[in-house]
Amino acid sequence: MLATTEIQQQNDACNFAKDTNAVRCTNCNLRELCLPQGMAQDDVLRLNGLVATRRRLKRGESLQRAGDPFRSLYAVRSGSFKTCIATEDGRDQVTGFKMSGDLIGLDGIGTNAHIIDVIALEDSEVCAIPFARLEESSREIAGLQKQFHRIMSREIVGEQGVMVLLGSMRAEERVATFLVSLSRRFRARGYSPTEFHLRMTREEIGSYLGLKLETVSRVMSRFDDMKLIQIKQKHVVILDPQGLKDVAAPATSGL
Amino acid sequence: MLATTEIQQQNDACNFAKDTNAVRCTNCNLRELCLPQGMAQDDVLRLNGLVATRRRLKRGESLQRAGDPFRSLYAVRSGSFKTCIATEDGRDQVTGFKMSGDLIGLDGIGTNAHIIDVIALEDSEVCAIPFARLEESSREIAGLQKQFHRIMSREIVGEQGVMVLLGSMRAEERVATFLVSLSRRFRARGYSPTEFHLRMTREEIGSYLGLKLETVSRVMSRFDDMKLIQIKQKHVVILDPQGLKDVAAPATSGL
DNA sequence: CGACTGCCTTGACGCGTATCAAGCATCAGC
DNA sequence: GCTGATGCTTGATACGCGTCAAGGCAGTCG
Repeated sequence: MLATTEIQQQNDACNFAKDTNAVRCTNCNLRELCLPQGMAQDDVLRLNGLVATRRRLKRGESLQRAGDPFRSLYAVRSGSFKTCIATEDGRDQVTGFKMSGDLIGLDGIGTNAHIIDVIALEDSEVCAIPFARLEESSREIAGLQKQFHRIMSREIVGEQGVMVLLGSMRAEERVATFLVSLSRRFRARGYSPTEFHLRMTREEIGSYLGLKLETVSRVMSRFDDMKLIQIKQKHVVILDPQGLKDVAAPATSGL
Repeated sequence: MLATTEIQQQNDACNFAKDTNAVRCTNCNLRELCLPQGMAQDDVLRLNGLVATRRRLKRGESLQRAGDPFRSLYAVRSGSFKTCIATEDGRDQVTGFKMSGDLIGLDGIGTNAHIIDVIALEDSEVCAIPFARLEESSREIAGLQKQFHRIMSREIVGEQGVMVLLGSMRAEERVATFLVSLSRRFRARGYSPTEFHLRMTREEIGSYLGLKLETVSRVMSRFDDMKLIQIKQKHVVILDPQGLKDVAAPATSGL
C-alpha cells in the first residue's frame, strides 16, 4: 500500500529537484486530486509551466514556518504533513493533516506571510507553485481560476466541519470521525480504506481533535474492544466501517 | 452608536431594492472594510457594475440556506448575521458572526450549492454580488482578483483561530477572546470598542464557542464580579480591556 | 394592565475528560 | 543484542463544564 512513497524515498539525495522536465501536471497521477482536477485537457497543458520546482523534505523538516514570506503554494506529491498554528501565548495546535494532492500555503495569501507551520510527518515531496504566476495564469485560464476558487472554498468548508467536531462532539465521536475521514482520504488516493498506517502520533491526533493523547489512546483501545477496529500502535484495521460511522454521527443511527 | 442601522431600518418596506443607482461601491462608506479594500481608485470604479442588487432582511430571516444553489456572494451593508452549519445527525452549530463589510457565501463556491445557513440577527441589508460576474471581472482587474484571494485566505486563517479556541481554550479564555474580538470588530467599524450591544443570544454565543449557554452566562457574570466588564443582559461595557486580553491569552501575561 | 414568552441568571449535582503516574513496546544507534 | 529515546497504554484521581431545575427580567400581545 505504501510502496510508492517508499520507492520515492530511495532516489532522493538532493533536497531540491530543479529538473523541471520531470515536473508536469499532464502526466502526474495525482491530477484528479490536485489543481488540475476538473480542468479541460488543453488547460492542464498550460499548467505545466506553472509548477516551478519540486522539493523533497525529510521527516520532521518544515515546509514553511509562521512568519516566512509568502511566495508559493505547495502541492503534496508524496508523503504527508501536519499544519500547526502557534499562538502568541505559547499554545501550539495541529489544525490539519495534508496528504498527496492537497494544496498547502493558502494561509499566506491574506498577509503575504505565512501564519501556519507545516511539518513533514514522513519523507515527502511537494511541487512548488509560485503564487504570482498562479494568479497570472488564472486570469487567462478560466478553468484554472474556477478550480482554484473551488479549492479555497472547500478548505473553508472543511474547516467548518472541524469546528463542529471541536465544538460539539464527544471524545468517541471525534476519534471515530477522524478515522472515517482518514479512511475516505486513503480510498480517494487508491489506498486501502480499511487498513493503513497512522503517520502522526497520538499527541498530534489529540491536538487536532482537542483531546489529550491519553484520551485518544483510551478511545482507540475501546474501539478495539468493541471490535470496530484493530489497532496496534500505528497500524489500523477498520473491521466495522458502518459501526464506526454510527459512532461518529450517533443521532443518525437512530433514524 | 447604533443609530445608523436603526435609521436604515425605518425606510424599508420592500424586500428587494432593485434601484441599482443607489448601489455603488465608490461612495459606500464600507469600502475600506469590504471588497474594494486596498484596490486602486480606477479599479473600484469598475466594481460599481458588479453589485447587482441590494436585499433587506428582517431579523430571523435567512439569507441563504444549506442546499440552496450558489449564485451570489453577499456583502453585509448593515446589520449582522450568524452562520450555522447543520450536520446530518441533527446537530446545529454557529460557525461565525458576520457584520458590515463582511463577505458571505464563500462556502458555496466549492460545490455550487450552499453548505451553510445564514440568518439575520437583526434587520439587515446586503449587497448581492453575482459570482459569475465577480470571477469574470477578477480575470480583468488584477487588483480585484488579489483582494478576493486575500479575503478567502483571511477567512481560512480566521477559522484556524477558532479551531485553536475550540481545541485548547478553557471557558473563561473562550469568552474573553470572543469579547476582545467583538470589540476589535466594532472599533474597525467606527463604533465604540468598549460599549456595545450583543445581537446574539447566550445560546448562540455558546454554540459558537463550544459551550453551553449557562456556562457563557456564568463566565460573563464572573467577569462582571472581577470588574473586567459590566454586563446587563445584552448590554456590554468593557471596563478593563487589558485585563480581558490577559484572560484571553493567559500565558502571555506572565511574560 | 396583566399574562405570556423568550431569554438570562444562579444553584446543586454528576459525568467526561484532564492530570498524574507507572510500565510497556518499538526502533535507532552502538 | 543491549541501551536509551520516543511514543503508547492503562490505572487512579481531580476538576471543569454539562445537565437539570427553579426563578427573574424585559418586551409583546390581548
